[in-house]
Amino acid sequence: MKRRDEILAAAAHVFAQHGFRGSTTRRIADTAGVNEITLFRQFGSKEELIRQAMHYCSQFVGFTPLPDVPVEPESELTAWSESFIAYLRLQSSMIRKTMSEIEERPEMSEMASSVPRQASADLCRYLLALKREGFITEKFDARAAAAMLMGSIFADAVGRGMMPDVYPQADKAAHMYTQLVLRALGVENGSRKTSPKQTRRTKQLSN
Amino acid sequence: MKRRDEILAAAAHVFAQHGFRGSTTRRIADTAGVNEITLFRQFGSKEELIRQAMHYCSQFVGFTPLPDVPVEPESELTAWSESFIAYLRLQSSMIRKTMSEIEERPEMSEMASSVPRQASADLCRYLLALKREGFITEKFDARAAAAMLMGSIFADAVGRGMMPDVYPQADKAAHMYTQLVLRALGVENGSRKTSPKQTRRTKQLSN
DNA sequence: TGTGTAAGTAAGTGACTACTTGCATTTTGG
DNA sequence: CCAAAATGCAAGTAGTCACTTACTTACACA
Repeated sequence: MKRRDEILAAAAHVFAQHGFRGSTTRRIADTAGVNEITLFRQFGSKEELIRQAMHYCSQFVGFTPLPDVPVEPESELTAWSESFIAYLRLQSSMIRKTMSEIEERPEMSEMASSVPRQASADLCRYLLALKREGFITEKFDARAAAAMLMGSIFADAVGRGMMPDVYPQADKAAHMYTQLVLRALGVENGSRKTSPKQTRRTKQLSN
Repeated sequence: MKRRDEILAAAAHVFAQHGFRGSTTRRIADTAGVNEITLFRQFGSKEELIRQAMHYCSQFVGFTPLPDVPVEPESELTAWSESFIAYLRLQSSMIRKTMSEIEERPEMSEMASSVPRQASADLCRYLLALKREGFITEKFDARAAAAMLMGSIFADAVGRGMMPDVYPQADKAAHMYTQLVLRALGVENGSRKTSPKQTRRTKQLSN
């Protein structure tokens, strides 16, 4: 089992640097410090090996969760953005390679898209909760706002290496994007403009 | 010369679909409808051919320009965003492939980054002009706001094919992102909050 | 009509690719 | 301690890759 994990980690690393075609079985074997034959005995084919390597990677995903009931929007959302951007930056090479495989290996991209899909759903739910709890009064499109925050973070994570000068200071970027989105939605310093709407959930919690 | 352009267009097309390693000289030759040998006689090597193909593509870039002196921020910036997103969507395959080559062929990514670099500079200048002309009163970080708008558009263009459900309606997306950014900066319906600052440029224009 | 240029055809080179077979060796678990 | 599983080694297969050489054809221009 330990060997297996070492091979999967090596395969993921090689893939992140060289893409599918560039991930030769020889290179993966060398990186893992095993014989090339072992790869085929354990996984059958290069394709299966890399698929399992990507699945192996998806174990280690985990963001700071967004609360069901917002209390301090700016700090809560900033914490989430920070953990999201940290993850994307760590995985930026892998993300770039995966995205460029859409045309030729769509099932791989499909797999990789589950993380941002989930993140988007979480974020949308949180933004709607901001409205429900009275932090937002005006009409807004939650999906557009979520796409905007996630898009900014995504572009920062994958693009900064290529053009560092067009992005704000790295360690403040997530906070700045978060602040801008909150201001666009009219959320200011955590002050509520209306009292929370009574829903089943909030009723239960207020008992 | 016509032949040459046909080959370059074919090379660009194949590269956008298969990346560098997947762009075999055989495939490019077949797509262009020429003999494989012609490629080497004309361009010397596959590497040189693809480099020239990318340079060939960069001829056709052109966005709706942002005015030096803002008059109607929302419509002006929306027009720019629309043209930017239209370009990125058209080139999304090429962009994904180019981005995944950063590690192995950095000079290619370098070349490709000149367009967004220029766009970022233009956008920053326009945002600062909004401040100068009195559309924005509060303090703001132009680079962060520019990165946000461009990032949202970029993520939309390259990510929508993978997960269409997390983005707003395609033909309204650019407008929505633009509106959100303007609201984040406190620009509302084109109304000025202060009178324009007198600069050399505006003095000249007001004569 | 002759000449230069761009293109095609045929054949092949050496390096690399994923993957296989047969056999020896090491590691591991009951 | 011993059997079974995992791993390593040597060699090889069929295919693809970028790229080359040698020769032929089509066409423009003078």
